[in-house]
Amino acid sequence: MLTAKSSPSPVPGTRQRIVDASAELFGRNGYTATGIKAILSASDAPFGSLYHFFPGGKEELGAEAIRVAGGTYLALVKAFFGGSANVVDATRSFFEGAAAMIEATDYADACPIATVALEVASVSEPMRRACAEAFRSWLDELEKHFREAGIDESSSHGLAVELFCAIEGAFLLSRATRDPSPVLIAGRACVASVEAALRNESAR
Amino acid sequence: MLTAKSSPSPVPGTRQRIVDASAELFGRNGYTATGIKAILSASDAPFGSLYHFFPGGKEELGAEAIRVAGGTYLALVKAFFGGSANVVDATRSFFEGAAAMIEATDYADACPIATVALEVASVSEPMRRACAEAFRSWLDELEKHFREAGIDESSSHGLAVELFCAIEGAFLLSRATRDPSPVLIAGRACVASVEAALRNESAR
DNA sequence: AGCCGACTAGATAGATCGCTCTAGCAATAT
DNA sequence: ATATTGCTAGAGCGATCTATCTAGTCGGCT
Repeated sequence: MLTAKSSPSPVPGTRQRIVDASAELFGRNGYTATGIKAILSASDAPFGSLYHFFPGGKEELGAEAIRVAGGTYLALVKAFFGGSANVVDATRSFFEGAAAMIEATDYADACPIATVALEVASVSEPMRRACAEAFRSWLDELEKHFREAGIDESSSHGLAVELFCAIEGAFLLSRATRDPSPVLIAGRACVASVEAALRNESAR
Repeated sequence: MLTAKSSPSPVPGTRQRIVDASAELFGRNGYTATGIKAILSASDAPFGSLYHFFPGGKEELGAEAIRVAGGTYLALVKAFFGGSANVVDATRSFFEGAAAMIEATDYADACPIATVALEVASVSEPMRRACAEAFRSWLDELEKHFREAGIDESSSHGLAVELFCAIEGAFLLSRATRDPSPVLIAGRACVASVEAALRNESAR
């Protein structure tokens, strides 16, 4: 079941190329709007390979793409919140980085999962679960860092959810208005919430 | 160009039936996943009528559906924030109502525009603009009520954006996880922010 | 009555959709 | 050497997509 490592190929291997292209296209254009053929031509793979690796077809591929994209974003969260010892600074730079990125990609790449998540929420149970699992992994990571900063468990969970909602909503608003400022405004609100939670803790 | 009022028909008129069905289906299943035929059969209208009223085809219909859905939600915001004299209570009951609704519709109907907005943001400029305009109308309405509560303009704008992001992000998370609690958590955070803004104002 | 614009009605075109199918290649196992 | 396995390769199927087209109905106006 391991990915073929028999030949140390410079190309990432067909299966991974397919998944990577899927994650990118699904994230940018949505699940329904992205056709199988577009994925195959983007990943330079033949039809047969797709259904060899993903007998479940587009839906199975979609679920896997969500898992990969979720892992990529989780690594991003870890990089921001694990690198900085200060959760307030981490929160601030996370939102500022997000604002810079969404502007740099011309409002195309924000959350790689959000569009798909909304599309499939009431339609595909396996894909919905994959989205829920990805979101949960982000929330767990955030919550962990808040707890490590001395914030109690309940508040840490609330902060993680609040931060998630703020950035996802801000991505939506920014993409629709082609304006990065919602991300910055949401970021400032989150920074204030994190600071307030830390104050509550130390004043205890 | 007026909508035909010549006959006081009990049925809402073909054009409106098409738009209403579109708004509902687009909101629930997304833009790409909703076919023209599904809209026509849901609104009990023939092919010809659609292209008579919307020569621009699906895209023009989509933009109109966004406008209608945007207006419906604007009325909802007005009902909550105009009815209550207290912005804190309004904020709280708004989120609680949202949580109850998303659960009651089995996580199918949350924001009627969000899915479409993400789908078309980088694809259809007229639809993107319609989404931006709808969002802006909600934000303006929220901001107005915060200003009327005595909060300064800059903070009112920030609060409106914060509230928007919180509920949109919470809708996304709730639909993906099939759990209403994110909406409630986000609501509590917003209530706290509104209270803090009011305190700042009175302490000035 | 006769006309005309608004609207209904649906067959059909042409493209694209996800997917299946058979055939063949390359490397390993026997 | 031969069989087996893992993967490549793409033609093509039936279904479905959006949109166009022609024809016909209906109500109000002159």
